[in-house]
Formats: sequence, C-alpha cells, structure tokens
Amino acid sequence: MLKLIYGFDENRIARVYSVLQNCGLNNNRIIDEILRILYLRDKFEFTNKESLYKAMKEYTGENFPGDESFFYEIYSLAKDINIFDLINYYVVYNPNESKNRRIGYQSLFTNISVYFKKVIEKYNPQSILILEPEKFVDELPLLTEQLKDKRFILLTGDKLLKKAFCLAFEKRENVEVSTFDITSETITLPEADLTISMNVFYTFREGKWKLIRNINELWNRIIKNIKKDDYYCFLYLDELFVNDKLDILRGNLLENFHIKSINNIYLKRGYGFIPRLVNVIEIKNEKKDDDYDIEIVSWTVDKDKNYSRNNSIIKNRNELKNIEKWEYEYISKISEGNLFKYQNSKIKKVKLKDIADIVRGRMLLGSKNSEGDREIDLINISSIDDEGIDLSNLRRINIKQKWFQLDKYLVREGDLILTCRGTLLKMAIAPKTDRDTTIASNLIYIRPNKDYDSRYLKL
DNA sequence: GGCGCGTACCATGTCGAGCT
DNA sequence: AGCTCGACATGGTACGCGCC
Repeated sequence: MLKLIYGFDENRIARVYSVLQNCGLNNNRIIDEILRILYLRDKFEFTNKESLYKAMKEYTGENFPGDESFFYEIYSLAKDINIFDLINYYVVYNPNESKNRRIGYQSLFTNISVYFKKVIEKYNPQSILILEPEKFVDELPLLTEQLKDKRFILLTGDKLLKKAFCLAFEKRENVEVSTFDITSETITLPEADLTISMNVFYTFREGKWKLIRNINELWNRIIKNIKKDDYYCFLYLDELFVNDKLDILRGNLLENFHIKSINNIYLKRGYGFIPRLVNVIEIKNEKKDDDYDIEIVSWTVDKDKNYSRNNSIIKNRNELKNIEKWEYEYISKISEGNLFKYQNSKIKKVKLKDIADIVRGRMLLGSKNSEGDREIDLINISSIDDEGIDLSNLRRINIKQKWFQLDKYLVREGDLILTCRGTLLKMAIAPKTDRDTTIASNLIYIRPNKDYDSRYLKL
C-alpha cells in the first residue's frame, strides 16, 4: 500500500532535482524528466544502458541533456520514486512556489477517503468526477482500488499533473484523467453521477498555485454543471473563508438544491498537525419541498483512519437559513435554547461564590455539644415550607461557644437558606429575628454581598 | 414492606495553630 | 522544621417515621 506520510520520498526526489537543476533544467522540466523515467520503468524491461537510452528516445522523443551514462545514472536514482510522492512534491514542495509554499496543504485531506467511500456507498453513483484531484492525492489510490466497479474521472488544470495522474492510474481501468480550466468563463464538466470538489481560493495550474479572485462566481459556474438528480460533495474549510462569501454560497445551495446532509469531519492527523475541521455539504440537484429536513453530522477520523460518526442532528431547511455556522456543535447548542443565547449575550455574569458567602450548617447536635453554655435557635429542614421559615417553633439547643464561630454561623435577615439533604430542595429567605439563630448541618445559607439581593437568587 | 423524607451521625482529608 | 491535634469541609450512610 502507498505510504501516505508527507515527504516520504522527498530526499530521493530532492537528489534527482539537484542533479538535473545543475544541468540547467527548470522545475517543470525536472518533473517531466522524472515522469519520463517512471514511464520508461513501466514500459521497458531494462537490459543495458544503450538500449535504455534508445528506448527513451523512441518512446518520448524529447531531448535529454546528457549521454547514455548520465541518463542511466538519473534513471537509477529516480526509478523507484513513488509517483504519488512525486505529485505531492510537485504541488507542495515545488520550488516554483518557494515564496508561497502550501505547507500542510498535502495533508489537508489525508484520511478523508473513508468518508468518501461511505458517501459513494450511500448514493451508489456509477461515475465519480473529482475536480482538482491534486487536492486529494493521498486518497485516490485507496479509493479507486477499493471501488473498482466505479468509474472515476479526474480533472486537473495542470498539464504535468495530467501526465502524472495518467501514469499513476495507467493500470486502473476504472480511472480516466483529463484537463480542464476551472477558471474558464464557460466551464463544462464531464457527466458524472457524483462530483467531489474542494473549493478554496487556490487552484494549481502551470506548476503554480494560483489565487482565484472571483470565487463566488466560480462556484456558481461549477454548481451550474450539476445535472438533474446528480450528487455533489462540496468540501470547504471554514477557517479559510472571509467575509460573507460562505453565506452567499450557502444561500445559493439552500435556494437551488436539495441539501442532503452537512458533515463536519474532524481529521486528527498524527505527526504534530493540529486537528482540522473539514466540512462537506452533500447536495443533490432535485426539486424539494420548502421544509424538508437536513442532517448535520459530526465525524471523527483518527490517525489510524478509524472513522466514527459521533453525533447527528436534524434541522429543517428553513431553520438552517438563519443559522450562522453549519456545525453540529454550534447547532446543537443553539437547539438547547435560551441557555446558549444567554451564555453568548452581553449580560454580565459572575460566579456565585465570588459574590456571596456559601456556608453549610455546623454539626451541633453531637455529644460534644451536649452540655453547652450558650442557647441558640436551630433551623432544620422541617422548619422550611412554601411560606418561608417558621421561626416560632424552632428547636433550642445549647452549644459550647468556644467551638462555634458566631459570626460565621448565625443567620442574618436576607440569607437564602436551602436544603442540602433529602430530595425536595426547599429554600427560603431568612426573616428578621432578634434571637441568635443558626442552621443545622442539613442546610446551607447563601449570603450575597451588598450589591446583590437574595430574592433574585431565590427565583 | 417499600418508599420518600428528614434527622443524626460517620469517615476521611486538609489546614493551620500551637508545641517541641 | 516537624509533629500533633482541633476545627472544619466534604461526601457520604444509617435509620426512624409516616404514608401508600
């Protein structure tokens, strides 16, 4: 199986690179040379340097900047390069892009093939179109291998990438590769039952990542290509969106398509990358009633590709219109109602323990207090009912004063008293009294400081 | 007898004062 | 500083009473 760790074959590729760079070849030409060698490796059975060189001329025609020996040297160095690693190197490490390297880009969709496998099983498309397959390099070998009965069409905007993908999938009869210009005014996509597309601001063409400026227009153009009853998986990263672009897109999808489900996929890659959330909106071009339900699903993928569907929540299409973030976590919190709204409101919040003394009654009925020297009233649970506290019928006890901090334990007018034993959770506000009164150990009092009123706490 | 409730009390650990 | 011990916080349990 293909090893999927980024930079796996980097050193080998870098060595070939530096040798060919010294011959004055530019970056794209170097990739082309390596592709030629990989092509020869597959087509030609090596016997000796001369016939190898001859075969190279025959099959590819292009000039090589060196003689038979030198070609053989490069051939030996490059022939074991993994084609997918080469593609990664080209799109991630290509020195054309040294100023604007998309570090981490390659790993963006590592591990997402399991999800796509589930999607494909769910909708059962016969043909699957993948736009900009360079954004899914890691995923393609596994996916096309596991789903041999499905037809995959890979559309890339870069000629060298087309060549590379053709070579990589030459033996896979279910995979075809073609070029297209994603930025073209009139975009026409091949027909497919399911389209998978990652829409971010960059697209790879002519050996470089190019910024797409009018991204909304571009999405609209692509979405227009979805034929009736076809499915489309729209991948995006929340963190890469700015302004209201995502809102516009979502509005468009809600208006014109049937959104089947919204998926939040947490990719936990190993190797020190932070977890990343990838969102996938599954849509179908199909007229739907106004108030159908949409499932929002939260997934987790760990570094061993264990894939789990954590949670899901159903939301009506019309409700979803007004929800800011299409994320399971966010929506389920909103669904909890006022608490979430309150938590996110501007009302000042304080911790109860910061604004009030909270004290549990002392144990006063034990043997050590049996012969006390001070008489006080004791409030227990039974003294409290809906009316408040009945002070007229309190038990009177004698305590040993030296064991009892009067300041702390004597009840004051306005204390909120509540039970901490039993199941009824009674509460009441202490009335004014002239007698020394305390609470039993089955009760708690809450005494807010002067800025707060316990009557509000009791609500 | 079982259950809900209220009362009484227990076990354990922390903290700080006082002593050495 | 190290030790002991009382006070207290915390998180319980035991059990009786009354009600069904």
